[in-house]
Amino acid sequence: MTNLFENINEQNIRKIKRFLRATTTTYPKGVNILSNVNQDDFIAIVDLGSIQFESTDYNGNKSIIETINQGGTFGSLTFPINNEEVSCITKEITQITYIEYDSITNDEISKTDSYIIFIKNLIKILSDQVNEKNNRIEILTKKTTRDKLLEYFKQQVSERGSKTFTIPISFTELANHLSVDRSAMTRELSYLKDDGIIKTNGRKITLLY
Amino acid sequence: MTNLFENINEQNIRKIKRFLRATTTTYPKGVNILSNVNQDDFIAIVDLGSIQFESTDYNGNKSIIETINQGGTFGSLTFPINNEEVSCITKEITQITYIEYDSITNDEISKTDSYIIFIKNLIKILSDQVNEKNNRIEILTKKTTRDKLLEYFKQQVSERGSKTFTIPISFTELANHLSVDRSAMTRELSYLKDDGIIKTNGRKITLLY
DNA sequence: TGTAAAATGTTGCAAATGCAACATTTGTTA
DNA sequence: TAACAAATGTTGCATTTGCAACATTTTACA
Repeated sequence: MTNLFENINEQNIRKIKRFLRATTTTYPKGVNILSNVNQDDFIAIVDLGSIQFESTDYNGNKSIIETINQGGTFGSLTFPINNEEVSCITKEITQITYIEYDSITNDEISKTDSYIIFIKNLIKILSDQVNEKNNRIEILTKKTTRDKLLEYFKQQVSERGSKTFTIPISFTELANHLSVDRSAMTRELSYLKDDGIIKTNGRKITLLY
Repeated sequence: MTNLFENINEQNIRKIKRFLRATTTTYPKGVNILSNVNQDDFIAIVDLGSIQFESTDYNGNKSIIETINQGGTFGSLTFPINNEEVSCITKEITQITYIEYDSITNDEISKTDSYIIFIKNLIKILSDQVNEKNNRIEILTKKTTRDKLLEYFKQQVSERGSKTFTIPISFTELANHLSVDRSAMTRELSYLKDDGIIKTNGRKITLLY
């Protein structure tokens, strides 16, 4: 994952942050950080801790949209922040830096050293986000739980370069990622084992084809 | 939709394109443009015509991933171009301009007038793409066809600002967008009408709640 | 404008899946 | 480390859905 200030030295980071009118806030665990965000477009960086975007259905169903860990980025440009159904909860003590979107392209900053690197990092981060969403969509468009699992496994194999890998999340979270019922997913996993398509040991999975 | 060269005059567009080592190709209808794309990262702009990304399953099922019309943008940074399962077919005579990703942040171009505007347009395009994908994911994570339809309708209402709207695609394409069986979707639409939740007239739909 | 292609509407049926309701194991933290 | 919370595994059952196979209407274009 690319960090917004990757390959920029501390001095230039400070300079860029000043031009970008960056502000840093620290939140305790379990609060909704979206409740007091202002209306201007912004990009936010999770300096420390982690957060979780959640949405609540009209019939009260909660679903986890996305988890963002330390170093991760989110923003009003890429997410409907002002949606009553969406909340963003800190999972632990979390420090977040906000930068104003409009200041990204002001004249002052464009003359700053490392500005091009900063822009390139930002473009990389946004591109990576599109790619991640494409992967998720590729999974979600599969019709059956089996095909969703196999697509997820295929992506893991392609990322790790090995047919044996340990899934980086719990099965409960995986079911959420695939948007299927957890117990139905467990059932399908045993069918896959019965059919000799996968082998499992806890969260370690081996594709056998 | 933002155009990559929005708010930049013709002269500066030519200058930027030169620095970006832009090349333009025209394709006849019905060809796969991904078959002869080179390996470097690029961003492509559809100057004229339209294209359609398609993927083919291991069991031969075709699905339409995305349609890009005139003015639209795509690129290797945000899409797995070198995937044997994915093809990109021209739907009509289509002209495409390719720009090299690495040249976006070279030193020459950063001194060009309108460079900041170009960068801002690019960031806007990428952000919009993330937003679109978020919307699609929001739909696809719904468990039932009914909830997928209602989420799609909600997005349309929110975009158009009216509870009556005409869907911009065919019902066949809509079923694809929701990743549900077309006939099952038609069935669910009549249930929604029976239940007094929507009213339809061809592709014109009115939400009644 | 005639004809082929695409879109739309309908229905029976088998298969997949969500849901509920558990038991059991693992992990967390006061 | 005891107690509680979270994760995992299992199964019956009702519901939803994909799929196939049509008929009919609309659209595209030669």
